[in-house]
Amino acid sequence: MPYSKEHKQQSREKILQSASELFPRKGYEAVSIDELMIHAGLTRGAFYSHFSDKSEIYAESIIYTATRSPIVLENSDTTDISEWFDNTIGQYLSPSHVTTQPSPCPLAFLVTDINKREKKVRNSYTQVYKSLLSFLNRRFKSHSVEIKNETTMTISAIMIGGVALANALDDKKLADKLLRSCRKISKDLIKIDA
Amino acid sequence: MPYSKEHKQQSREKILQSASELFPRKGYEAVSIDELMIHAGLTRGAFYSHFSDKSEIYAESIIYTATRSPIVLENSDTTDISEWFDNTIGQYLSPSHVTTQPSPCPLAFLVTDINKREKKVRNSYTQVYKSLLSFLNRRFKSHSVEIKNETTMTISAIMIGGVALANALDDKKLADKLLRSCRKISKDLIKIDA
DNA sequence: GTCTATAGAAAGATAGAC
DNA sequence: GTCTATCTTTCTATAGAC
Repeated sequence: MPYSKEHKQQSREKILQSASELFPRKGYEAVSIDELMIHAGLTRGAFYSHFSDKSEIYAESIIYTATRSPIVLENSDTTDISEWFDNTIGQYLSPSHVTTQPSPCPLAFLVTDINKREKKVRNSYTQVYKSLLSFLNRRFKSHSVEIKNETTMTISAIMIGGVALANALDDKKLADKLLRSCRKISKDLIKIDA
Repeated sequence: MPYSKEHKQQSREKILQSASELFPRKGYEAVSIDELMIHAGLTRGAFYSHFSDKSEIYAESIIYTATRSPIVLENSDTTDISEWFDNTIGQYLSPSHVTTQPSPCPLAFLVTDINKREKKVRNSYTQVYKSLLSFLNRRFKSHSVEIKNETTMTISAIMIGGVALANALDDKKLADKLLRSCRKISKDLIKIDA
């Protein structure tokens, strides 16, 4: 058996990793399977041994990328809500997430692309969004922050809208100012007087 | 002279109108010049007498659509800020804008597409976004609402993020709840106790 | 499982007739 | 200015060798 199960699993992982680096910044259409596979260190033909078609890797990569998000993985045991905010929502709404993060958040970077895709894709996206909401609510609770669900949902819109907008704008100063404003007002909404 | 200047202007307008109905909902790549022109009542070949290439109609249509936005055109002479809110930001953050408006706002519907396009396109988008900011600030001022620029910018992120997200989600109930939350918190941020 | 080669479809842009 | 016809490129997906 020239190819072990582990070998196949490794190839699959490489393709998902490649997808998480290409799709969010370039979008669905602009990433060809050729580019995706070369970036993964393989060739076109091998793709279909792992995924049935392009929309499948897209849907799976959305979950793969979100699961490995630095914000969700943040796990300092701080009880200081202000510090927690800076490490998570504050990092999300930062210029470095917008411009240099190699696998930025698909919720923000793909938000207007999702609607055009297969049901499977929209489902993955919605699932990831729901995870974000429950992640936020869980952390608010664990930091004893009393917050209405309305506020949590609006904060999610600020995060995703702020990052998506900052990425679209042609004016770096304005984009940074927007991100700063979103950080400030989100923090106010959580009622931190930091 | 078989074709008058007026005739050419009318054709140009038809193409822009077609673009404003197709691009926001389908995105740049999914609208072919063929579809765009047929929708305008013309044929492919005629396109290039009006625009140099596809990116040009895209850039121009973003400004065309935004200029004709029902929110910017709203012109009731109400001095009631709550009423004004409902007619503008409230309408923007409504399910009907997300699902049935024939030419929805390009700021929200194209936000993650812009980054991939030519400089000209990003420039049009940024210009329209700046217009939104000054529109909001002007109306706040004329309604004697004291508001920090930070808050205005965050409200713009809530509007664009809320609508874009609602359009992406697979779950209509959740999308409507998100929009409701964004309306509520935006109104709170403007400090209306309606 | 991974490779190269290729079939088949779609779309941007141009040419030339009217 | 608008039309039809076409060139050219790009890409998804499959076939078949190793």
